[in-house]
Amino acid sequence: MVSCDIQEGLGNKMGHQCCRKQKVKRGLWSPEEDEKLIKYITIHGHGSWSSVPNLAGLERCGKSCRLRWINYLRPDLKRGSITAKEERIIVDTHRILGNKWAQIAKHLPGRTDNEVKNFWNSCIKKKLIAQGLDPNTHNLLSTNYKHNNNNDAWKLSYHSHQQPTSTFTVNSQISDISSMVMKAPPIPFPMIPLAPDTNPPLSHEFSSILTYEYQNPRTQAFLESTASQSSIGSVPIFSSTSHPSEFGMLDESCMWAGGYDPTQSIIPEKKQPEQQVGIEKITSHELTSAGQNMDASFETSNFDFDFDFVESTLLPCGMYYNQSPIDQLAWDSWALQEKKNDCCGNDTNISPHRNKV
DNA sequence: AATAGGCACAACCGCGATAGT
DNA sequence: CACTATCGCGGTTGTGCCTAT
Repeated sequence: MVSCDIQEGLGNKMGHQCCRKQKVKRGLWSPEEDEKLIKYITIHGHGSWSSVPNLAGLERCGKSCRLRWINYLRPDLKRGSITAKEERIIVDTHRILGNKWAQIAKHLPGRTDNEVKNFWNSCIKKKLIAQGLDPNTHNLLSTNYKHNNNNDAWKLSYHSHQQPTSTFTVNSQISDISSMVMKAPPIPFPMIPLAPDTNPPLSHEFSSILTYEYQNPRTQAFLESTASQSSIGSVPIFSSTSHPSEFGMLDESCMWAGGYDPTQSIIPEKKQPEQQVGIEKITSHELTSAGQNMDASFETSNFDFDFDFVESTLLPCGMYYNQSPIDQLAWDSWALQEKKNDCCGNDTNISPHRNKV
């Protein structure tokens, strides 16, 4: 093991700039070194990391000290295995953020980006692949009907590059999503703006979303703070309670799409879908048929949901992706509600409506 | 018991961003 | 404005442990 040897030549050749000026030790840290670093930083703080090694009496470069402190010695680090809940958060946030490990780690108090990254590469990645999901896109990998031996169910799947899975997850653990930027849908869809005067009535689900939206003071504050900004491309979400619809900022286009007039505070009365003009009724059966790959975890948890909604010919892409991926959020939320109703045996007459393309 | 392979995790490297001069 | 130092992040590598053969 070379780790405890002083790597003079290596340090000069490959080390960081700060390391070139001095002899540096590389490799694993000894308990003595840890103790020196802890003692120094506890008393003095790190200040400039480049000066820490000298002041702390370590033959390390500042960068190495910084990493050791951040990833291992910091007192607020949580040790031990990643919990199932944390794993869930990692998957959820990764789906939205991609390999932004530092940002993902911010949602896991006491965990470092390195830890999250390692866990992803060693564990979650394999799990997703085993489930037939592309760990990069979270989309399905294969093109064929694929038999799932575990639950004896057939799944309809697509190449991830052929069809986007409209996937979004809201996790109640995530309390600071306002900084998240949702990946744009991989395939551009036609924009079908709805004129306000021809809007369909708002469905119960949409009214639910919006009601919760405005009941949430933090979201309201966020709305106000971003009122002048375009929300396209960014997905500010809020989710602090277990209610599935208590999330999301629906931008104006989405509100119009949902039949809600954002300029009015009144939520329109719901109507039967059949009464609506130009709106395609989609029953829960059709939806279920279309979304064969609904994540099983949904059924085992209450609202910490993960709803993979597969686009298919039954659900042609229309305003779903209209203008903003945020629309997708609303639809996923609706689907969740629908699924929940199905699970609970609730009989609801409310169906979502979608513009035909 | 020896060895190879897999795995988890710590540590390193390179690069871009930012701050200071 | 240009240059340099430093920081922070993501990708990659290396090490040691565990397990199967």
